[in-house]
Amino acid sequence: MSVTNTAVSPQVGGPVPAGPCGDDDCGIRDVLDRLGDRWTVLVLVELSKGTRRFRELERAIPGISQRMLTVTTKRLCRDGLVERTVYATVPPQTEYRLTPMGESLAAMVSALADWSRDHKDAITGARGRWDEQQTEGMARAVGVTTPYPGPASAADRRKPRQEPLS
Amino acid sequence: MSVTNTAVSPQVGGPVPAGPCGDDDCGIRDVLDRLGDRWTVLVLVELSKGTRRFRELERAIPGISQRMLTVTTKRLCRDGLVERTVYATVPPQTEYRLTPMGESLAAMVSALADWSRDHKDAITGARGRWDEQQTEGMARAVGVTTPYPGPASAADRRKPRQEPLS
DNA sequence: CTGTATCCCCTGAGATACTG
DNA sequence: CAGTATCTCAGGGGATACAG
Repeated sequence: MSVTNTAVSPQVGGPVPAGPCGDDDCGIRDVLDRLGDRWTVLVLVELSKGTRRFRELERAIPGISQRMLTVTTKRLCRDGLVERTVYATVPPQTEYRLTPMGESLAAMVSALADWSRDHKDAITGARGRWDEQQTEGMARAVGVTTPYPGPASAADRRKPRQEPLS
Repeated sequence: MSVTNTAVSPQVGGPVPAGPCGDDDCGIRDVLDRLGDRWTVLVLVELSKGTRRFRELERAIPGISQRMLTVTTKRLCRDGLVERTVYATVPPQTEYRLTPMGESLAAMVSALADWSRDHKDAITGARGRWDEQQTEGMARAVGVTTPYPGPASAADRRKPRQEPLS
């Protein structure tokens, strides 16, 4: 997300001028910043099924890389959402599992998942219609009170470009 | 959040082998990708209070830039979560408001907001303890590396730059 | 097995200037 | 007022090689 705080270096417990939103933000960001990345949710979901070892998680979450799995689990641990237990066995073994707090978050995520499923089609449809309109607009060179100019780059950026670049 | 589909599973055998999680992902990502950025949630929340015009939103959401407000609202419109109405009045006027679907999402977000507030302290505490342990470890094992989600950037990033750039 | 360190590209997003 | 276009920079995250 960036937030560009390049030259900040504040004292952690610093001010942080209240929340931009008097009563609606207040921490949502903290949660979303965590859920926002590509893997956290998946790890959370996997762990909600039970304790897992490093490799198990890796296998359960296809596209993830070792690095990202490490980073992700570490963040989760730091926030007290996941607990890590290391066994000094010959082949090292580590177990990850949700803390009670982690479980409650996982529950919230499930709610979102349900919502997603329920509205997936609606969203896809909406996107289709929107993109269509944009395309039209461009083709017709903006006739009347066209609500929108050309999506020169606006629409462009939205193109899911999934091309297997090779 | 990026999701960089570029390298996700391009040259891999299949076209993103179905959902990584047989039944837990399936669209959550679509939602999270939207909620993940810095402004979407705030816009959603503001609109959940009622219809708003461009400037109103801008003022209601402190740090946001025109560009980001435009980008964010446009995304929401595309996904059918927000509806845009343009009035061809002398000083142009545009109104944004949640669609029914948008409202239901806003509700989910509220749930997350509540969760956040309820666990904010717990998370902060957990981080504190975790960071403490890390520091200890470093002190005892010289040059261990200073690697991770240390507050260096993770906690740091929370600084919302509210500077009233005059 | 469980991580860690390095290189590197891509995307998000702020600043700024311009248009209708 | 309501946007759009462009430049730029920092961070996320993938790939890969190395380590305990």
